[in-house]
Amino acid sequence: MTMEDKLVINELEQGRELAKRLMSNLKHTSSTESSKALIDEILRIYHNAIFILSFKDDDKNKQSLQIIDDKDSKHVSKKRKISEKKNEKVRVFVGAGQEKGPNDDGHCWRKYGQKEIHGSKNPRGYYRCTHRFTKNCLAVKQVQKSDTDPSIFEVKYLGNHSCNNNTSSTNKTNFSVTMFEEGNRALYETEKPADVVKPEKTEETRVSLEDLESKKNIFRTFSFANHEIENGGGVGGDGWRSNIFPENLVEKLSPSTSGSGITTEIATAPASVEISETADSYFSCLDNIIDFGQDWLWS
DNA sequence: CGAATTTGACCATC
DNA sequence: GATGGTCAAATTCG
Repeated sequence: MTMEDKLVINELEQGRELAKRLMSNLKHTSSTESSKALIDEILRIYHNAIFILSFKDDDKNKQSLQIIDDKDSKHVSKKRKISEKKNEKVRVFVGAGQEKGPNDDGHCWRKYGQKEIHGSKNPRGYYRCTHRFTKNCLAVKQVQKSDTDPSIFEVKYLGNHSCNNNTSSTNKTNFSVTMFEEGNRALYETEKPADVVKPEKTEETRVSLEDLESKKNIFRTFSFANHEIENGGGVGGDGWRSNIFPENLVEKLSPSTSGSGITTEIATAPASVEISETADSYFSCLDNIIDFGQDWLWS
């Protein structure tokens, strides 16, 4: 069992205990404040667990990234590398409150381009790792300010940081912690969506920022690496999702032609503890989390 | 003065 | 032809 596995188990166990306490809280007390704190903590824990898994999955992509590396090393062509990128894992962070801008994610990025994107008010910035040439690090990210909320940056991460990965696993773990602490800050201090994992797929879908916006006051964005969804393996394919979240909380956004060859699924979870119909349905899914237990997680 | 950013051009894909 | 990703010269910044 890897360090990441242990971290995830630890986080999920904490989440389970907190969910139990929340259920008990709701049955026996009327304290909305303590319930709110518990829900915040549960969301933080699941966010962390997902983030750890997301980083762990990066290792599996090293091979495909190496292929791109070989082609890229020629440095002779301005060709787009669409075909390779369709097979790359892509993360999308919808980060809020990043006054320092999209570079504030623990890595050094260098901007190499900017484009006006059709249908978007704001241009997309293209960044690559500062160590691209010194350490042959092929990590790239694209940053675009949300049309609907200028305080939100939509950030797509493509590729891994070889400048981190070629060091010890200890270093990698440290980096992961740094990253989800960043996410937490966005989540818990700004009360805005924190991150979305944009996984690979063959058909195209695009994050609807309008949809995100319309829900961000009710839901906190949750994210999952979809290779687990896609291959039906791991924790049971699509099943885990419907077990954790009720139908109305799991939403596949409508597809459009973004040209990026990327599909996104977003599962959302409540951000506030307004006692409402939505909250009721969410509490029933908390019940599911408690009932499922560890066998479901690791069988 | 070296590093980083800007910006127009180039090119592949659809 | 429209679009988006990348390059690289020019410019700005520290």
